[in-house]
Amino acid sequence: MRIRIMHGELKPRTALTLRGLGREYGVSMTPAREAVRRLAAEGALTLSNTGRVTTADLTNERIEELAALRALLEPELASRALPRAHIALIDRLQLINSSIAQAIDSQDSVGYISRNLEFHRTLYLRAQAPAILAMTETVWLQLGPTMGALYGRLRRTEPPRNHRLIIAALRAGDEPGLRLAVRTDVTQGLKLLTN
Amino acid sequence: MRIRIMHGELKPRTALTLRGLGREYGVSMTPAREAVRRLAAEGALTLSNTGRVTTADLTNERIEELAALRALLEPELASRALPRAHIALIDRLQLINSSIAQAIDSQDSVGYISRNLEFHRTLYLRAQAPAILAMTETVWLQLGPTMGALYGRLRRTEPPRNHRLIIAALRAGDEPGLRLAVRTDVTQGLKLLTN
DNA sequence: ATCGTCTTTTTGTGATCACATACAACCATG
DNA sequence: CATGGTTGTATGTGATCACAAAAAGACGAT
Repeated sequence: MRIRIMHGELKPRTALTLRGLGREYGVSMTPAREAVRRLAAEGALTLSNTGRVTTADLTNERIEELAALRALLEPELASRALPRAHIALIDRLQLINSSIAQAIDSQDSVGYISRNLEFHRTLYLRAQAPAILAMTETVWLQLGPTMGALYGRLRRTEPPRNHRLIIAALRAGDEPGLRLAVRTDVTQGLKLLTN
Repeated sequence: MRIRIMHGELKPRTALTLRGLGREYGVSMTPAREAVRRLAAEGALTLSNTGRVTTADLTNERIEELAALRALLEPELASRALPRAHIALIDRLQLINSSIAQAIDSQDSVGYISRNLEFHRTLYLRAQAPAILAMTETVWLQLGPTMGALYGRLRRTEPPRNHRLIIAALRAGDEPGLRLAVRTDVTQGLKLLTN
């Protein structure tokens, strides 16, 4: 469920029911409730005042906040990962990057989102900072439905240009350049969301 | 429960049971479980692999990460609050500040922690950034037990010096100075925790 | 056709239960 | 006295149920 939300499979304001989720995953209401409450605590789901549960739909202000959070957290993670980024990691990043291009070609929005996040996570795992990474992932989680809705609408043609800048900075060991590349990659992608 | 953890009333590695919590709050196991799972999702509680639940005890590495998060998030919040910080707010901050001094005099560690956080939250509420504030509060939550354990041990004599710097920067409208004051206030307090 | 009211169905909540497992105390053996 | 195995208690898990409230649908009046 977490992954489905994070990857944008569910549109914003999608209604979910405990019994429905229970049936879907072959469990009873109790585990479904636990999962829902946990996801709601992370901001992925919204509990209406009557207990009804839906995926979050974000105001423009909140999108900007979450973009600011990504712009704060992710350069820090990248910077911490830089000293530990060896050739093998960079190769893997390039591999992921080409698979992103494939997802763009086949107009697969959830494939695009999931592989894009995989690109970032692969890099950030090297930062050895699980708490910061966890916080970053909850931001991704909150943005999931909104990103899915957007990338489903607009036709993206260009492969991620900033990802190449990130890889180049990693290769060069250029810490300020890396921070900047990550920051622009994050903010540029999210600037499209505020409409 | 959230507040009790955040304010450091519970020591790290305190064991909690669902039935015990249920009795304490006059409910059955089901709501107790929901609360526990939600707090665990926020990192305030740790679920052992057997389902046992305890308050988190943090490694030094994790404390440093959380300190880094505070150092990233809180200057941003302060900076956003600065344009909206009027005289009434500054007066309230000074009032809270003096009550912190009282808590120090009476060796009241949870009073010290709670009023210290109140000082920060009062300022950050003006930032009009609920998502960033929420993220910051989960960091506080994770640090709660550890801070409580530390401030219970050491005898603090000096009232918060950096808080006065924060207030001064607010008065002067000095944005870089404010960022620096907040950052040092946060990191300095947490530097003591890594022992 | 539209609006308001009433009935029916759906849904979340909290409680309780049976079960499996983990923990702790205890006892026997070395 | 220490140690390992055994029994008993405590604990989490998932399921089911009764209940209240809310949403949805049906129906009649204007």
